[in-house]
Amino acid sequence: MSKYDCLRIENQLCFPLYACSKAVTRHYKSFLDKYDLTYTQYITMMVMWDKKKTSVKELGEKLYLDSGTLTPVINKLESKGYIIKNRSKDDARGVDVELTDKGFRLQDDILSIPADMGKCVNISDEDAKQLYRILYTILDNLDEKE
Amino acid sequence: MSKYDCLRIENQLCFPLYACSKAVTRHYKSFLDKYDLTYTQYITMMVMWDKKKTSVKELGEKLYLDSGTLTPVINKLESKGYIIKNRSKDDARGVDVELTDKGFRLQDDILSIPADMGKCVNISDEDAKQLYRILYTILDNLDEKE
DNA sequence: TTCAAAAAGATTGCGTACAATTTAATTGTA
DNA sequence: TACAATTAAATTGTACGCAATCTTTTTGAA
Repeated sequence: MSKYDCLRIENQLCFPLYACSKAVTRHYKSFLDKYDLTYTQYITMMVMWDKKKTSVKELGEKLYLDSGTLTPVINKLESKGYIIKNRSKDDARGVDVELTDKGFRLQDDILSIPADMGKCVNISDEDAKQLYRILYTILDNLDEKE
Repeated sequence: MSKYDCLRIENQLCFPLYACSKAVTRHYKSFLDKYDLTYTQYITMMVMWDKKKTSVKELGEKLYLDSGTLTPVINKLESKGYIIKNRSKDDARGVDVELTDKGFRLQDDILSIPADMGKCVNISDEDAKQLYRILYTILDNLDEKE
């Protein structure tokens, strides 16, 4: 029992959060590699599948990513033919991003990945629900301090 | 209700995990900046404060990081005078890493950070306990598949 | 004993993250 | 209407994360 106990790694909540997030992302890689997708590209496509057409700004808000990260990801996805970028007609500062047919069809290839990952993570439905709730609580709490 | 619902970002557990981990790390930055420490350097120091003397290998196991990530982090911490690297006497393949007096004293400067972060994260003790348990469950489940 | 296999770190290369800066376009206000 | 302030992306620079490869050393079996 020491005044330094609060600095022990096993007494941190941040560390398992950080380590677990990396472990999950790394595991996704094993599923995504054969489609030549990175995790960041994958979650970007998730928003595209939902919105069909959106903007870099909105992608950033949904994914909590800034243009410094998103610009190269979007360029990569465009070069693969999954999306198309265009300067916005309404506001020439903005950039529209639109899902292509090829991008739409990618969903069918990838459909089983969430369930496959679920089997690896292997926690109870109740734990999954709690985890989901607590994570979004923390995200909200940290966000409102900006 | 579509067969593609499983690919919606709000139905993922991985996404809030990823976003929350980044938000926490980003928030740490605001506390760590004035000590010129990155988050990765900070958790590396946590292991050093605990072990006093260890190896690159053990640091990697505790932190779930490989030498590709650790080598530059350790070199940076050595250049700041917090630790010292030395080829191991027992096994010349390995490298010993040792805490310096300056490294030890760093703890006192930083002692309040975990509590300060706790206030920002702001979840109940019960949620914190559950979160800790679930995260380590997932880490264990993913690890045993390697 | 010898030599192939394994192990520990370092290096290289790619893809994020993110702060800070820059560029171009739009808004709000005097 | 001017023009300062704001906004959206892109660019730049630093630091991870991690796979793949390389070097050096050790281990283990024939």
